[in-house]
Amino acid sequence: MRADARRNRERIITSALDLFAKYGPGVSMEDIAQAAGLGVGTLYRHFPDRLALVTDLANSALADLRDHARAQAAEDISRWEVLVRVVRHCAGRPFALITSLAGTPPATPGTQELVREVNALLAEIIEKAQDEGTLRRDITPEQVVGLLNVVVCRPGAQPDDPLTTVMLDGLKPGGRR
Amino acid sequence: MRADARRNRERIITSALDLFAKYGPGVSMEDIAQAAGLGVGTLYRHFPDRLALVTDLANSALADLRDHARAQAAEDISRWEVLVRVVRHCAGRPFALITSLAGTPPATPGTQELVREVNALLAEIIEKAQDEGTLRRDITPEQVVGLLNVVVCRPGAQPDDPLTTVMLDGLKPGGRR
Amino acid sequence: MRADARRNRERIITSALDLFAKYGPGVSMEDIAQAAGLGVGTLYRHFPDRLALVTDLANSALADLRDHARAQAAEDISRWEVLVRVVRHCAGRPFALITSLAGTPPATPGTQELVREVNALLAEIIEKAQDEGTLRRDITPEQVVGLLNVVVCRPGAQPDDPLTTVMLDGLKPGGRR
Amino acid sequence: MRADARRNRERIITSALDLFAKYGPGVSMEDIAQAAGLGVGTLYRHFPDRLALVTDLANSALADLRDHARAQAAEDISRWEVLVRVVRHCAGRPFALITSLAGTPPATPGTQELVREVNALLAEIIEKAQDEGTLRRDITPEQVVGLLNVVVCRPGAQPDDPLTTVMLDGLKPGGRR
DNA sequence: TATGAATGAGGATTCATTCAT
DNA sequence: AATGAATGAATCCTCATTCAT
Repeated sequence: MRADARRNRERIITSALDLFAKYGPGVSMEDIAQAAGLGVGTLYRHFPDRLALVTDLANSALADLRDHARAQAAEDISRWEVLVRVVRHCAGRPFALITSLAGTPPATPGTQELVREVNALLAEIIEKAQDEGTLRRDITPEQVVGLLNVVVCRPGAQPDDPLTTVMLDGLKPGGRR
Repeated sequence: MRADARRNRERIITSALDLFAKYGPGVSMEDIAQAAGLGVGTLYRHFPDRLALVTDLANSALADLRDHARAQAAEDISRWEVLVRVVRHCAGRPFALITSLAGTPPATPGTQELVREVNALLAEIIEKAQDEGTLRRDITPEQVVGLLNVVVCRPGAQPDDPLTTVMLDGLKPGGRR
Repeated sequence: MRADARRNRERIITSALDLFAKYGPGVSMEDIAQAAGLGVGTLYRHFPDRLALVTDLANSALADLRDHARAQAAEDISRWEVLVRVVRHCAGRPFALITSLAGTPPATPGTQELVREVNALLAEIIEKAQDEGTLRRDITPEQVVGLLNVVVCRPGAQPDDPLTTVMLDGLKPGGRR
Repeated sequence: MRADARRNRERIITSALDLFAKYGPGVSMEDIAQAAGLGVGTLYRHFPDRLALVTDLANSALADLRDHARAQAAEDISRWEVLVRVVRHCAGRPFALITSLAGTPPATPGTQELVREVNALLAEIIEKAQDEGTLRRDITPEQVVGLLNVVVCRPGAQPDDPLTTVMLDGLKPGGRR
């Protein structure tokens, strides 16, 4: 029974990501349930309300990002390379839709904590990259984080996007002529 | 009463831009009317339905962009400079919300035509900038347009944003390491 | 000015009859005004509200019917002939739509009085026709009036309709075998 | 809950027939739901929109008429008697309101097909009645159908109405003076 | 006085959420 | 525990009516 429950939960999450990606934030709970091959009632057994579902999607993605960033940061490579890897990793994830959903809902404490963790991790990587001279110094780490955010959270973002590439190039020192 | 009507129309547009920017595309017609200090009926007298309002906002912004781009293109300056001016102009305009709105509604022929015009103008400027050697050649004009789109149409975009600056720097020749 | 006013009033009545006939009872006041070449305000100057307009249409038709019935009753012809003439007269008038409109609104005293007058006139004619032996005796005058009502007030009623003819034939004595 | 749902569906249909009969086609969905002791949402679960409800009412009545007409036509009785039975059957059914509703909505293909079937059945019965000499020959089957339509679909029609009787008498041969 | 802009109550419809089975 | 029917608040839109010009 536990196995069934876990399987159902996974199906819901997968369907939700899929539908949000395809049809935007307006997708109904009924549609998500149906796409998962379940009744609405079952969906609500797993997620008490719509916000809980959206929050869960966001938290998963954020946790994944945090873990990936930590893993890369532990590697013995330049901080610039760490940053590039993290950015390219994110660009392949469903951040876009999470952001599009995230507009409305007041983030839960759990999400806020995750955001804080991720931001701190990134800021540290960025600062060290500036120290090692591989990242331009005329913008603050917070600004860089905000910038990456936009690039990574746009719909259709891909690891080798022109925008990803151009933006990374623009972040190298010696820009702004 | 002609004067009043025009004033009301302006108020509606202003309120709509404001609310869409603040609360996203889900804002209700009732709220827009109220923010304009009017009844819903008045809103509907000026715009037959929600799509008409959104379309009007989009068309205004697009027409403004087209006119500005044309004006700059007529100047005797480098194409790169033209591009920078256009980008900086857009970054101060309400494109963000228009894009966020544009997701849903099937664009009208008028809007599609405007989009086509703007894209053609930009593509031409970009191509010439590549010819004059001020813009990197390893991405196509269409890709550059798409990229500018993201940068300019993000919420809170400003003419002197770090992202705007970084992106422009990244577009200069000699990027990609 | 008085001439203008009367002309406007006529135009409104004509347009209203026309539109109601064409599009049914759902026609809007705005549309009626426009069809009359006037603003809504002017329409409302002539008829304080929708009910007043509809009532006026009904009253005109009823008064016309009453006058016609009286005129025919004064002729030196059989009562059956009188009845036939009245029925054929009505079948060419806009009773259908008036009835379709009259469904809802609580008739005004004026209308009720007209209805009473018309019914009394008809009942008298019918009774006398029964006395002279030209109209079957197995249904009451009131029933005959109700019956004529349906026949005359159906959409598209014409003086020489099959239904009008069949029904008149059925009213002759010796029916019901 | 299947049983409950069916019961609710029935209640909706009953209430709708009742209210349409009493107050005409303008009755609101909210009122219908309330009369059925349900929320609007439930009404909409059973009938996706107003047209679907009206269509369903119309189709039921038409199908019932078709089946009854077929059954009578299979009997070994005069075609005149068949016609009389069909007419008397209809006069007790909720055709009135269906007609009053049928004005507005563009009939669905299903409804059109039913109408065609019913008309064909009736036309055949009428033609044969004319052949057997029990129904006057000076009006076409289509005209007779139209005429029956009016008589049967008027509000308050009853199997033994004066109008029904008079009309049937008028249809016998030897009418028209 | 004629006009048409403004108003807002009312009706159709959707969808997050609850609850009986 | 799963289901999907029921609920009703919220949203879009219409139109009778009022009122400023």
